[in-house]
Amino acid sequence: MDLQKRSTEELILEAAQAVFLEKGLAGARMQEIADRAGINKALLHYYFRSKEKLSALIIERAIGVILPRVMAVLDTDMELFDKIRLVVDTYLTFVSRNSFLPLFIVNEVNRNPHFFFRAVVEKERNHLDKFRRQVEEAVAQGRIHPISPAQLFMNVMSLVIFPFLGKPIIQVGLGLSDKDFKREMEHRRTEVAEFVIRAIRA
Amino acid sequence: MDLQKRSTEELILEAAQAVFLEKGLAGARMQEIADRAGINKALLHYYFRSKEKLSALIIERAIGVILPRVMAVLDTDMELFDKIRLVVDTYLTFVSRNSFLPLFIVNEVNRNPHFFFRAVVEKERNHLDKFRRQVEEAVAQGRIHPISPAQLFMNVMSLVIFPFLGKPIIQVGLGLSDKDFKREMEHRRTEVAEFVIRAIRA
DNA sequence: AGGTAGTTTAACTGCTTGGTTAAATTTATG
DNA sequence: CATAAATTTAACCAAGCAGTTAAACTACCT
Repeated sequence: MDLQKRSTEELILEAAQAVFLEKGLAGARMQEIADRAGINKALLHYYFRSKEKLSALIIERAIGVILPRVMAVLDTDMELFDKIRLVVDTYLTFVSRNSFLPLFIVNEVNRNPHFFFRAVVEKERNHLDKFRRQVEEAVAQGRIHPISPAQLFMNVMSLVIFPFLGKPIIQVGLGLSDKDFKREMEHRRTEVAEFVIRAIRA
Repeated sequence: MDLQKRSTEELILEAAQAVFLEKGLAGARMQEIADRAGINKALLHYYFRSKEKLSALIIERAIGVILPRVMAVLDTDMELFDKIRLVVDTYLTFVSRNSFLPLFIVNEVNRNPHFFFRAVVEKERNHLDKFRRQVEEAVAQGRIHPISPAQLFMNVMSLVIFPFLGKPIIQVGLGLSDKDFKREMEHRRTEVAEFVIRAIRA
């Protein structure tokens, strides 16, 4: 079947993802997706009936790949500081290889929170509970500075994801070449976690 | 002239901004802009020839409002920690009142870095030099943990801006109502700066 | 060899959208 | 009041786009 070479279906999905990420949902063209997949528009519609259905698939796929990764780490029994180190590293590695994904997700989630709501509420609920309790406990024991789990969660997410969203702003603002930027991102893999830990350690 | 009520031109610009922020450049419709401005399409084109010219204006306006604010603060002679407190507070206040702006800017800057490049390079260059030297000096004197100005700048930007971009993600992930979210953002106004300061203070 | 799924070609429909136009109408302004 | 500017109306054009269709071709399967 499709053991040897990537199936047409996969080719289309890859092409669709690429185009959607680059141009956004509204900006993407079915013709371009077909072209990039090396097929024609008729076949594209033969596989995925409409643009809407195709885009829904891509969105689900995108969220479904990135979300469980973080949640899985946050849900372990690992010690808090190590958990922070691991989640930063995991996330940063993944996003480095899919640098357009955050912008796409953030966009579509803002445009239509419904998708995301379903995706999370129905599956990934209370995967944060362990993390939440862990933080509250550490605060109560005086091991870390008082901070709400929500704020800490936001801070970690922010430090990891934003630089990819704001890449052009940061590059222009700081005068970094592509190589420079990549190097700074490499630094971040270790520095962000230590930054956070220094900020909360009592 | 246009002293009493807002001129038609302003009405259009406001409507255009609203629609562009909501739908994105590609998703925005000239008809909708006209409707929201309370005029008709003909008049819309009578004032601003094309969608492209109109959107260029909106982008420039958006960037031009938010960028100088941060730069002005970073360029003062203020002591480093106070500067961090001020820039966080200034930015957070502004963005709270224009919560769709960051998403729009981040989008368009990624889609077309050229705009932003011109806007910054031609005006706001080396407004970061003072901040840069300041950080390097503080590191050299051992007053703060070793950190590059670039990383520190990214961290502050991230912590301030990201929560607005990821609002739906955070809300769903943490199960926050709109009121909850707003309250958390209120906390951030003071907490983010202290978080950063604790992270770098030697 | 014949059938079936996958694929191409090429033309076409119907709708949306940006943009235009010309004439009519209203509003300000001197 | 008269003139010019602002605004509406309504129709229109051309281009782009999602989606359809039918016929032909290809490759593989049994």
